[in-house]
Amino acid sequence: MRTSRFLLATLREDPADAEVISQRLMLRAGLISRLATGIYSWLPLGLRVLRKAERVVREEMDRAGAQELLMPAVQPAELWQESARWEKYGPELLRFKDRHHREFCFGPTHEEVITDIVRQKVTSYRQLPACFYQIQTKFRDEIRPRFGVMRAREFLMKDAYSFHRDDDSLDETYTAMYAAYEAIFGRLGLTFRAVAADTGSIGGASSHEFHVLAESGEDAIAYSEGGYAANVELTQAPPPPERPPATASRESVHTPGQHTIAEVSAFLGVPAERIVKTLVLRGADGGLVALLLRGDHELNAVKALRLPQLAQPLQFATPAEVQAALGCDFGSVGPVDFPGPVIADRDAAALADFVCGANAHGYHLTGVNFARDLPEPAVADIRNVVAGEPAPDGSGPLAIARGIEVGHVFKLGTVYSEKLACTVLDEHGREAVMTMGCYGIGVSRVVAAAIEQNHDARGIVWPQALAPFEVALVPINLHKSPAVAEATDKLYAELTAAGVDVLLDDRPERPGVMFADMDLIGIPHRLVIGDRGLKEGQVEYKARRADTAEN
RNA sequence: CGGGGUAUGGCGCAGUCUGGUAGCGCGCCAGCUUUGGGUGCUGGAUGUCGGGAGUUCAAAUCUCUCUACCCCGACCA
Repeated sequence: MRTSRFLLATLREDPADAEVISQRLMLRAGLISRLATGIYSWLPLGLRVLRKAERVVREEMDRAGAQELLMPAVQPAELWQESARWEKYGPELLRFKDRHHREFCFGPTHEEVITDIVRQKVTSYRQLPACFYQIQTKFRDEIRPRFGVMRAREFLMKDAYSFHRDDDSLDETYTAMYAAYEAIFGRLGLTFRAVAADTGSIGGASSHEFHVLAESGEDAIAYSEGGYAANVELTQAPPPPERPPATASRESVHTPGQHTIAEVSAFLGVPAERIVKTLVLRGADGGLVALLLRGDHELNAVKALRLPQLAQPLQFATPAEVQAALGCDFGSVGPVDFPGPVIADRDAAALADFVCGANAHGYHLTGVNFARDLPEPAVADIRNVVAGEPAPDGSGPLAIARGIEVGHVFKLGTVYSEKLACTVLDEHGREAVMTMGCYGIGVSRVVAAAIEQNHDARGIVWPQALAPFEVALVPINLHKSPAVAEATDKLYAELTAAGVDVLLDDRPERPGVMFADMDLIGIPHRLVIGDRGLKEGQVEYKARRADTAEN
């Protein structure tokens, strides 16, 4: 490919409104173009990268025995009503009506459609196990799309679904998919980690997430040297110490202007771990519920969601509601005389002589004790583990890393096959419900994640497998030096004939411009052809990652 | 949805407070120059100042309203 015949839409300046490095570089390098919030076009350069990611995914899925098919993006409501997800999925499901007022949705995932196909076409246990996959555009009407294609509303996903007559067979395919995922992310040159995960809204027995490790990741994962690895969302906190006896008496202290734990801690000279943080959420019955955490701990929303007392999605009370119920703002809220259920994290429940808000503007209580000053609270593990705490399986202290979820494998069981009556006849001629697994990879997200992990001050540094072009040819004075033109044409022809993806920069630009662009778009290898080197029979080679060039 | 912010040529911004009919840098086009890390000079094109309504002799600027986008909180590949 020649740059004179290829849309290089690079920007000299950083685009405003781009927060994360991958988004900034994807826009600046001209990989994508924003059409609406969370909706992007893939420009020719970006599409080449996306296709390379697809290719690796496709090859490994095929190798693992999955069969590719392609399902529609638009799906009828009836199918979703059959699985009960038409009601359950919520506003993230983009719904619309056709001209006959029939209801449809734009598929956010394809369990229903594949199950419908399999229940029609697969009739005998002899046809099992079977695994199908597609690489296709999904739409999820995210509340807050962000970070470019990282959390887009429309995105490219590889989704696979496997069907089995029993759990052993499912385990086998699950293991094969897990291995295929390791192969895929390995081939793509990503540093990743597979972790045990919450089964979330899709439901099912067990699941693992594949995370690309990056500072900008939206997930926190906990792991130990001994091999523990799980999303922080579901990592159990270690058992709390025993509660010491109460020694202090309860006092009300004026704490004007002290709202945050840090402020109160500094003001009273009490460490954060002896202060109780009170979060006010909406209860399942519409009232308010107090959640207590140690000042140095954070609420774990996934764990809290399991509390039956809370409203289902988690809703924090508004300042106005708190003001109406307690007569103070968030900074002075506390559990003593709280008008509703009080649920304490296990570590908060283990405190004695603690500090908490007084439910009076500008006041805190010190020397507070459960049982004596307020009823014993309900107790649950509702906090995030912190680095250094022991892993739940005793495999050593935990470290916490941030990750971008690029893949997810699920053992679904019979959640969908039962609802949609997806059965085969077994060897005894009896109907048997199939067991299912599903396996997703965010293909467009992989591209962004790869940039998060592979970039420098000059731009993207593509891993070989994802690079839009493998080699950049940069001729100096191409249009004035016949010798350069001849050598360049020859090299271009030979590399192309050898099957190498070459980008020849034949624009009448200055060298600096060409170097800057080739660096920005991250071509892994660069050859510079100039009169200077040709006199010695040499061209210059430089790897994108290298600091210096060689002849 | 709630909270905060922005909207001026392809991109990045100034001008808005204090109304007087739009400017800078980059990019783009032409010419010359230069040519191993975003060359220099000259000339040129591109704006219904997000939409609508209003106030005014006069609105990018003031008022109302709508829309889009960005950032912060509850979801997921």
